[in-house]
Amino acid sequence: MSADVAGQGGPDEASPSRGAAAGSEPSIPYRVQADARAADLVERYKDLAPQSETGRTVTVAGRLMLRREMGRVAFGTLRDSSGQVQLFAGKAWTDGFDGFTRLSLGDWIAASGEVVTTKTGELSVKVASWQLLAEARRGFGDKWHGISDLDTRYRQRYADLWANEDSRRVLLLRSSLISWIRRWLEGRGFVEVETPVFHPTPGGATAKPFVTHHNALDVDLYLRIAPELYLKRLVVGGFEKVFEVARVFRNEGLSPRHNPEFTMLELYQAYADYTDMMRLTEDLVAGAASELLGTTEITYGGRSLSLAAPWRRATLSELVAEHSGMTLDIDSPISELREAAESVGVQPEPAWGSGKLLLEVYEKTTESELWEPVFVTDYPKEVSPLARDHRCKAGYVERFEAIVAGRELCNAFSELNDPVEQRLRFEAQAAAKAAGDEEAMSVDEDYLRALEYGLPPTGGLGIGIDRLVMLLSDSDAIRDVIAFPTLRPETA
RNA sequence: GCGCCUCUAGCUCAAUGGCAGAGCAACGGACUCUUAAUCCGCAGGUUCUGGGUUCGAAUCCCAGGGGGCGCACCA
Repeated sequence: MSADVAGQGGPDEASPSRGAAAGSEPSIPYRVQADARAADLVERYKDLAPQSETGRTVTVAGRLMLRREMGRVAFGTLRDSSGQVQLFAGKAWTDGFDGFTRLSLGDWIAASGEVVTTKTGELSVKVASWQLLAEARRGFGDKWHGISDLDTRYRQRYADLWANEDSRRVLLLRSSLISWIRRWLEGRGFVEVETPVFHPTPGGATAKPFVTHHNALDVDLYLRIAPELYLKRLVVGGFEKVFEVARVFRNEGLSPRHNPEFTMLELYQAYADYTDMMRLTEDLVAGAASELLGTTEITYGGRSLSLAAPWRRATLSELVAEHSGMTLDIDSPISELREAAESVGVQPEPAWGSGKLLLEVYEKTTESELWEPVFVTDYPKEVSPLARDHRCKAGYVERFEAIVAGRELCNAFSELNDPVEQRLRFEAQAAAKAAGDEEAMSVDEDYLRALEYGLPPTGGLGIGIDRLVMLLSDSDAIRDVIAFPTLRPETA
């Protein structure tokens, strides 16, 4: 057992092993047969009177969080993934008592003994025997403040997750959310699929891709910026309801709301249009909140917010009028749109048409002001190369974004399924790209070929999972909802 | 990419131009019911790095590095 205890370092300094020579710790077992979890014990015996003995012997395993020595007795706080339980050791009844008192905070141990309560009534495992499972050669920081340095927290997430309850809570919520979404969609007949991460032609969104190279094929490949075009190929192939939880990659700046790799839920439903997608979106988000938080009434950044369906629907032009006082639409004279853009601080580029100008005014004046969930509908065709023409409003497409707490949560449309029209849209994008727009799309000939086989009327939806987790967990940084966020590599 | 802020012991933080400190952790010791146990003792520093100003720099200036925030881009 751990006889001599050396110093214990911290996140920035490891101590040498306190036990055997490096690479060999013969007393450390290969497996542990724990038969109780901390929280279960505390829950099961919460009504026990002080100084009770249950006669039940258990083995618990976890990390030693705190230790209180009193001479010939010692108390420890053991934490496992369920919670915490007190260990009560004494020279009179604990094998290896001296070693127990020399354990470091953070050491993994297994402890066996009777479940009892102490004089003060705290439920404890009265340790008859214990085993060291792993030394903590680095400490987890101040036992009260833990680790709060943001750099350390994100770079050494293993330590942050152990030290900070909130960090664990958020990642557990993320896991529960994705799991729930899968079950919910499968319950509605959706099929989960996987599509390529390597794309010969990046598409499905306007964003700068990462480029990599395949040696054997000697071709450049792009890490996907969206799974959209492949999912719609699957609809062509007969998958009427598909979804993918897709990690996507965009070569853009980092910010509290942007990580270069992030997760999107995309789904496509044949025979549906964007109004179906609105109903699905509000049901999904409100349902997730009810299931995971027990309510649709949430607090984000100190402000209350209701996710209950149905959500407000309003056109982009209506919302711009509400928030900027300017009555603008796609048919407004272009000079008027350009003036409007300039008046709100946008510097229009010569190539921008009225659709782009209108969108810029919206983003500058309106989007961040929208707090309660709202479906912003009817986007300009110019800025929506994959969405189908609006059934009755020229120049617009059947597209919406859901804005919640001032941020885009999802993007959806009635999918453009006419290969001739799609080619025209791609060509306009390719022209913009040739003119210097690094984020514009290319012509994807294979996708056009797929459309030529026939894509039925289809509704499509993309939801930013990271954003949704942020919303549900009241996190203000995307880094908090990603286990290992992208950081500048450490320099030696 | 640009601007602003920030970096002190393993951790959390003081010291604002005049001897680098505290609490916790660690280390030595006391203690048979503690709850961030308590008490006694001991130790711990390239004040992010490199220049400069000054009799004297953690503190002021310049450059670089890490991080945060804002802008831009986007989801």
